[in-house]
Amino acid sequence: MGTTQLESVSEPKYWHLRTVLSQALDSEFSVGEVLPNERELAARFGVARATLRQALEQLELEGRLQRRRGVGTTVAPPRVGVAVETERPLWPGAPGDAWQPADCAQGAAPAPVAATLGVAETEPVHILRRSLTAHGQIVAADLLYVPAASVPELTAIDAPAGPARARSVLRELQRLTLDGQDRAVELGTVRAEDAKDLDRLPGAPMLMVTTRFFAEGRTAAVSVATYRADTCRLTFGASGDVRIVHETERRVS
Amino acid sequence: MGTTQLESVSEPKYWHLRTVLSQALDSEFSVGEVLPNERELAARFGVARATLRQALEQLELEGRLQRRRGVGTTVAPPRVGVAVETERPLWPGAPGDAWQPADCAQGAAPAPVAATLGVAETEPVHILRRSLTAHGQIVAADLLYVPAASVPELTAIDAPAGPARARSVLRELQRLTLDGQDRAVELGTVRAEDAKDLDRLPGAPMLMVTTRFFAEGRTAAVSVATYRADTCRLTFGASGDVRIVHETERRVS
DNA sequence: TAGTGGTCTAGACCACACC
DNA sequence: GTGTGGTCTAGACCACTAG
Repeated sequence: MGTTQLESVSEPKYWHLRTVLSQALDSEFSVGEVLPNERELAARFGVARATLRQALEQLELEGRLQRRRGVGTTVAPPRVGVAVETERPLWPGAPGDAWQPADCAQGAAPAPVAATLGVAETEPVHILRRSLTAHGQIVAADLLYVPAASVPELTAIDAPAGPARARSVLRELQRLTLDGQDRAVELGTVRAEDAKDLDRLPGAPMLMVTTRFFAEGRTAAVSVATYRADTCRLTFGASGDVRIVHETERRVS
Repeated sequence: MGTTQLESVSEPKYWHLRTVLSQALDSEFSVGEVLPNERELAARFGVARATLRQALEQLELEGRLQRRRGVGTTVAPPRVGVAVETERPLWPGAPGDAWQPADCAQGAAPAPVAATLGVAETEPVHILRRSLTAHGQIVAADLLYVPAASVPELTAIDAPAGPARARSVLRELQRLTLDGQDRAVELGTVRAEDAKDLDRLPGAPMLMVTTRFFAEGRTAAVSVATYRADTCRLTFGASGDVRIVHETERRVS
């Protein structure tokens, strides 16, 4: 990575800088390598630190860089492919499900979830927290909302609130016949309570996956999962090893 | 929206500001309404403009706001649900496909795409550009890579490069039996050439969907589609009207 | 304690939309 | 032109990690 000065062009400096850095990453750095610190990089390119940071933010958004306060900026490994949907619909907690149940409490679901479930906004539902780990890092957090009607044989006595209850709820869910499911994926930001677990700062971009599970002619459960957008690639279907296309593709004759 | 001063708390100012603004949007603004300009808002909350902008950026990322240079900041409508996957796999261009072919040229595919297609990096493939419109706005752009082997009956004479060729390639594709497909979704940024069409600035966040189409025992085509992350919610399966959960969910007893 | 990235400020000027 | 959001600067201080 040279001591290149930026020539003046019509595109924003931070964008040009992003391109230059991106190419440097391709050709001169390997995964895990640490970059010079921000003050030094800014000086090298002759821009203000804020401008340099804008370029780094871009590259982080694209999953090319990883920055940690107090540590430094490193070249990120390729994104992890996370199987969100396999061929057949499955209940959460079915055999082979990699999500780890953390705990379970009862409470009111957020309005949109309550509406989907067809329960009153005030009616308590089971709220199950789970997390997904890949390569020793938590990469996703999930809230699973299950109305009492979906697990009729579960009584409060069965298990105290906490991990044990979580497992009971999941076990009871398997007794229902899953008629189908659908999903929606959108961009979101990390929930304040998850920021710590996911090792992210407030506002970090997340891929939010909302899944509805259908049984007995109604929506039997709703899951809202948030995946670290910087490190995850969500896969749907047979796949697993789709290669990513994250550079700007060259144009064509 | 009051003239509230921010009290000092341990969370970053911009984050607290985001929360305050978010609540104001819920209670005091309706879709399409324009907010006071940034300089005024900053003054009102007693912060620097840059700090206010950080909060607005968050809300834009969450799809709550829409900002346009020279115009102002408005309250965004709920995200548009875009069906990415229906029940059965379909070729691009199949009846009912809402994508508009724009043109088609021949060129080399980016390395990862070439690898997936099983062609040499230098071997030209058909590269088809398409766009997707919703509510009069282009919300997604797509590049479809089709190796010559997948459309053997298409000759250069059939159609000149351009929209006509695009339609020919799609027509030829339908002749193959589609054995299956898989997808990957990840966060990306807008390609420089698409920025204009999509009415976005460089670096705007996009949901990138890579689809592989399988036929005759190999990967017969690869599509790389980028959807505006601010305005789109991607749906998979039966759905269509899943309600979004974009506020920070309240925690539970 | 030293060094990193994260937050914040108070300015300036630019690009663009609309009148 | 006027007003908007977008870019950029040159500083300061804070929060965190690691030696």
